[in-house]
Amino acid sequence: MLRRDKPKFKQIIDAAVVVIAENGYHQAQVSKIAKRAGVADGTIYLYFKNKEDILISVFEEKMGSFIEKIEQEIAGISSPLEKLYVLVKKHFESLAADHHLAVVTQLELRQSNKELRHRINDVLKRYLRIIDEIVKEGIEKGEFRRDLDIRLARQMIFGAIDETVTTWVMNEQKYDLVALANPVYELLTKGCASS
Amino acid sequence: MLRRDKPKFKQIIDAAVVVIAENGYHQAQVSKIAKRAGVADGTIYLYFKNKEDILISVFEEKMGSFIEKIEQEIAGISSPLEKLYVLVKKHFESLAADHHLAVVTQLELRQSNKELRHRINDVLKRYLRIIDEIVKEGIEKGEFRRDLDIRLARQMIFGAIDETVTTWVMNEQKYDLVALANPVYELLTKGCASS
Amino acid sequence: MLRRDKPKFKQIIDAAVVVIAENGYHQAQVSKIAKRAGVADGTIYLYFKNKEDILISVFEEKMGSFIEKIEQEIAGISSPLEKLYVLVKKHFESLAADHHLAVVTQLELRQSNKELRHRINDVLKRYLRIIDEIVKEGIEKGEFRRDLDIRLARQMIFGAIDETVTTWVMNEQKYDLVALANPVYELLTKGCASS
Amino acid sequence: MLRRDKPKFKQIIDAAVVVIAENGYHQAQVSKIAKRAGVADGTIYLYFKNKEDILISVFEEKMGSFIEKIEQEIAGISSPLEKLYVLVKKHFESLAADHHLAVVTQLELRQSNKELRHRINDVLKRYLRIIDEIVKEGIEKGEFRRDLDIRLARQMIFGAIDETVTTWVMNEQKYDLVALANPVYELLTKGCASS
DNA sequence: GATGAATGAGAATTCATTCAT
DNA sequence: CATGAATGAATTCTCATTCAT
Repeated sequence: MLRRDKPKFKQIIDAAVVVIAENGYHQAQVSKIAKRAGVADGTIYLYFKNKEDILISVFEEKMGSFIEKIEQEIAGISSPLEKLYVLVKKHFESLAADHHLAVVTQLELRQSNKELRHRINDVLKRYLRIIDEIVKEGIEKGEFRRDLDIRLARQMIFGAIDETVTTWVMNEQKYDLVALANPVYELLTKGCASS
Repeated sequence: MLRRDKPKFKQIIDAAVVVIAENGYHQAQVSKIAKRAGVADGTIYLYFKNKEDILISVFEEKMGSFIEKIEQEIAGISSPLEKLYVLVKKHFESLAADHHLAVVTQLELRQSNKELRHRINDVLKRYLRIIDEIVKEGIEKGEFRRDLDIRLARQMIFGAIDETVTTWVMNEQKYDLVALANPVYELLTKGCASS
Repeated sequence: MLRRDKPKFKQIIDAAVVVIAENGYHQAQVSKIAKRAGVADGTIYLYFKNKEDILISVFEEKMGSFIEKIEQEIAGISSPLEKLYVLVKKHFESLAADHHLAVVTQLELRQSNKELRHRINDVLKRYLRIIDEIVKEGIEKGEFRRDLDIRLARQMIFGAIDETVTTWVMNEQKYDLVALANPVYELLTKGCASS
Repeated sequence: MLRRDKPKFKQIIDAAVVVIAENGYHQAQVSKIAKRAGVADGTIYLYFKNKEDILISVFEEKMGSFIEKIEQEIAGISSPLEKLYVLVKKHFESLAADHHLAVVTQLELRQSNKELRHRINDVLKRYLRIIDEIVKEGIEKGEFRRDLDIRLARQMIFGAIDETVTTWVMNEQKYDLVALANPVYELLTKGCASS
C-alpha cells in the first residue's frame, strides 16, 4: 500500500497546509502539525522521512492533483490558444478555491531553503512542460507566432500567471482572481503593443 | 553624515551580499559578514539596528541604485515602447553584471520572513511604479493597446522579467541573460499569438 | 500531575540551588544547572518557561516548604511570645541546615533584577503575614505592647532576623546561628533599653 | 589634588546616582552615565578604574557624607538613648531628602555581584561601628540592658532601620518616613513585649 | 503501529574598555 | 586632558529527531 493512500498520510498533509497558512513557514513546527493532524510527534516520522519531506509532499500532492486536473481539462481541446485560456482559468480557479493552499504556495513555501526550492521546482517542471507543449503545438498549428522561443514564452506565461496570483494573495485576496483570467489571457496572446 | 555615506556601511553591505550569495540566507551569520567586512562583530551594530536591518539595507542600497539607473536611462526617451525595451535590457544587464547580487535578490532574500518581505516589497513598489508609468504613457501615446489594465500589464511585465532572471540564476547563469532582452521585449509587446 | 511532583522538576530545582550557591547568581548558566541535574539543556525548558522561572521556582519551592514548616510548628502554640520564639528558632534552624540555600536566599537571589525581586516579594508576603498575625494576636492577648504599630513591629522582627542571617552568611557561617535564636528573641521582645 | 575634589568626579558620581535610580542597576550603562554627566565615555576612565569603581565611589561618597553628618549630630549628645534616637531620625531624614539615593542604596546597588557587595559592606562597617559605640556606651552608662550582645543589638538596630527604609522605598515612598523615627526608636529600645 | 519525553547543536546581540587622534 | 569609534567575549532558548515503552 502506497503511503499516499494511507489515511494518516493525508491527514498530516492537510494539517501541514493549514498550519503553514495560519502560522507561516517558520512557525510551522512539526509538533504543531502533529497536533493539528491528531497524531503524536513521532508518528509523523512513520510517514515522512523528515520535515522537508512533509513540505515537498505537500507540494507534490496538491500541485500534483492541480496539474492532473489541468491536463484533463485541456486534453479534449484542439486549439492551443483555447488550451492556454483554459490553463490560466483553471490555475486561477484552483487557487481561488483554496485560500490556505494559495498562501502556502505563493508565499510560505518560497521561504524554504535553496535545496527544498530546487526540489519544488522539479514538481513544477511537469506543469511547465504542459505550457511548453501548448506553445509548441501553437506554433505548429500556426496559432502562435513562428519566431517564439518556447522556453522564453513559457517563462513569460508562467511568470505572468504566478505574479498575478502572488499579487492577489499579498493583497489578501480582496478581489476576484478568476475574473482576471480573460484579460491575462488577452495580454499573453496579444501583448501590450497596439497592433 | 548619513550612515550610508560612511565607508564601513558600504563595506558591510558589500560583505553581506557576498556572504549571503556564497553561503545562503540561513547560513549568513552576522559574524561571517563581520569577518568578511574586516570589522568586529560589534561594529555591525554601530551601523545597523539588527541583522534584519542589514538585509533590508542590502536590498534598499542595491535595488535603490538599480532603480535610479533605470530611471535615468529612460528619462530621455520619448517612446514608451523603447522605454520598455531599455528597462528590460538594463534590468538584465544589471543582474548579469553582478552574479552575487543576482543570487541574493532572486533566491536568497526570498526566504526571508513575511515582515522582511513586506519591507522589501516597499522598495520594489518604486520599480513597479516605473513600469506603471510606462504602460500609462504607452496607452496615452497610442503605442500600447487601449484596453490594457495597467496593473495586469505591469504584473505580466514584471512577472516575465523576474521569472526569466530567476530561471537564469537557477540554471547557474549558464547562458547569456542580456541576449534575452530583445526576445522578451518582443514577447511582452506582441504576445504569443500570431497576428 | 503537577510539574512540581515530577522527579525532574525537583532535580533541576536542587541542582539550581547548588549551582547558584557555588558559582554565584550571574555565573549560574542554564547549561551548568542542566549538567548538575543530569539532564539535557533542552529538558530544562520542558519544566520551566525560562531561566527566570527556574529562579522563582527555587524560591517558591524552598521558601514555600519553609513557611509551611513554620506555620505548622506555631499552629499548636497558644502564647504569641512563644510563637515568636519558635519562628526565630525555626528560621535559623532551616537556614543553618542548608548552607547552600542560605547563600542563595541571603546573597545570590538579591542580585536578581527588579521584576524577579518583586515576584520573590510576593512569596515573602506570606511569611510577613505570619509575623503580622503573631503581633496582632500578641497585642490582643496582652503579651505585646498595646501601642505597637503592627507593620513597624513586623519590619523590626523581619529586619533583625534577616540581618542576623545575612551577617552569619557573609561571615561564612563560622559560628552557630541557632544559638542566636534566644538572644535575638530577647532583644526583639525586651528591646535594648534597661527597664 | 585628590580625584574627589575635581569637578568632573562629582559630576560623574551624581550622574551615576540619577541614571541608576531612573534606569535600574542593570540598565545603567557606562555610556548612559557619561552622557548624563556631559562627558565622553572615555573620560570616565580618567577618573575611575572601571565601572565597579564608579559604583563603589557612589556608595563611598554618599554614604561617607551621610555617616559624617550623623557622627557630627550625635557627637555633642551625652545620652546613648538619645544618640540612638538621633541616629534613626537622621538616617530617615537623609534618605527621605534624596529619593534617587534611597532607591539606589536600598534596591539597585543590592543587585551588584558578591564582590562589590563585600566592598560596599566595608563602607558600611564605619556606620555599624557607630551603632556599636552607642550600644557599648549605653551599656556602660546603664541606659542599655547589661546582658546585650553588642553585635546582635547592632544587627537588630540596623536590620530594623534598613528594613523600614526598604519597605518605604518599595511602597514608592508614599508615606512619611521621618514620622516613623519615633515609633521605630520606641520599638528598638522597649521591644515588642508588654512589660 | 503509535507514543511523547528527552535530546543538544547552534547564533544574535550587548556593553565595558581601549587607544589613536 | 578629552574624545568616541571600535572591539569581541559570552549565553539563552528552540525545535527536528530519536527510541524506549
